[in-house]
Amino acid sequence: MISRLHYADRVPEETGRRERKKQQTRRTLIETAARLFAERGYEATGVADIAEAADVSKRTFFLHFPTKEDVLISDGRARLDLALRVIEEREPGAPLREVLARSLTAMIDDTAARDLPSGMAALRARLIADSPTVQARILHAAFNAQARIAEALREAYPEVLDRTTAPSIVGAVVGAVSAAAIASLQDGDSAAETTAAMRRAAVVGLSALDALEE
Amino acid sequence: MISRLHYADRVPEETGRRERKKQQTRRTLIETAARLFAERGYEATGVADIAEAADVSKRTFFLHFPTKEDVLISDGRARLDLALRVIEEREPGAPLREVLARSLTAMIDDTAARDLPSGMAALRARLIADSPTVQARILHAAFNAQARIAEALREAYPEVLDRTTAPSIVGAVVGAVSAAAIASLQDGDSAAETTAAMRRAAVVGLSALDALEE
DNA sequence: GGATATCAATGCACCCGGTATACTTATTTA
DNA sequence: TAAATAAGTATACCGGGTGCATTGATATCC
Repeated sequence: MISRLHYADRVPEETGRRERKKQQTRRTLIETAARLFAERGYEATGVADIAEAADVSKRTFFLHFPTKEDVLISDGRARLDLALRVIEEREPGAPLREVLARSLTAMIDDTAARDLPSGMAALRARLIADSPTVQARILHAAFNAQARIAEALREAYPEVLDRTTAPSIVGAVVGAVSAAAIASLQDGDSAAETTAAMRRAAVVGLSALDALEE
Repeated sequence: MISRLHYADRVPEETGRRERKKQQTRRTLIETAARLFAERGYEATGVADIAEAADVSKRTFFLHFPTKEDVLISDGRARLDLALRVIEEREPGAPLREVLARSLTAMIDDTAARDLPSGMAALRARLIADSPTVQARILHAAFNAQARIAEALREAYPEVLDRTTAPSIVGAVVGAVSAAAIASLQDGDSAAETTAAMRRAAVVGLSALDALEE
């Protein structure tokens, strides 16, 4: 009991100076990269340039991000965790459709609240439009996240979803929302318009669930 | 007139020796690459190795394929054209759902019919499973195809689909099918099982259309 | 509080995918 | 047969990404 309390006490300050500095360099790299990409374009900005501008070595860049593209996707994991938590913390007996809808809403809201206003989504959209490499990497990340969500859902609803229907359902939903979002962003829509398009697409995607209820 | 006849005469053999040799080199590169990938794995096979084994220069490889991954995706365009043709040649008044279903079926059938006997499907499955790069590239190709199909559908059904609902519908359908396909392949399913999973996913994806009919 | 272990960051040499350029053929056309 | 075209070549280069040995700040332990 005591050790539990002790552990809980430590949680808030669990970041030492070392960890804080690490996060600082990480943030600096992300911000610097975003700025340079916006100024000169993605292809025209080298990792060496980013490292130089952030005043670290090129090697350090790759200590924080496995590839050049990943510096753009850094917040993806947080969004995935959000979705997974919604699934995990569902009320017992909550219907699949409702849980999936809530999970999706959480991600859309987070995007609307954080990415769109910060201009990060718009930047990402620009980069997606003119760099196939970025496009491929983002798609790949989205796909992996999708697979994780599918797995979580299948564990939560084993009697309804099997090995391939779970991915197909999630694929339909995520596919609908992300295709709509990218189309909207590439058309130069405002953040509000894009959010609206995502919500509409969510409805479309969710109706894929009708195939299971007959 | 004479020159026209002359030209027409040549049409049957409209592929000169030059063009034939070019196609030959291309085929050799594809086969050599597939063989080496199968033998040593994707990452362990360099473009230089492929060129060497095919007895051409490395530069020649890139004359035929824009990237290393593209040597695996060379037939993707044909499949897309198939889907687009189904949409274009629809009977006037044919319902959206039916056209989309047929288009999808055409692609699934083509995959089952061509990739299966060539053994290309199995190889690709292995490579998708263990190379993120390949995975990303294939996803990317699929996404672009998806966008083209969405655009074609929107032109065919302008009163039902707008700028963002078209991508969301197609995204749902393609998302469902490709997620199911990859999940199945990564589970080591047989080609027949994978095809079946794709067909089931197609039903799931298509029911996203219910959102439009109310 | 000082020795010691840890770990972020570094510098450097190196590999591989992809490109620019200037060149050498083989094939096509006139 | 000569000129034009286009596939293929050799070479040098760029940029992303890794292996490795090292340094120096922070954390841990006695």
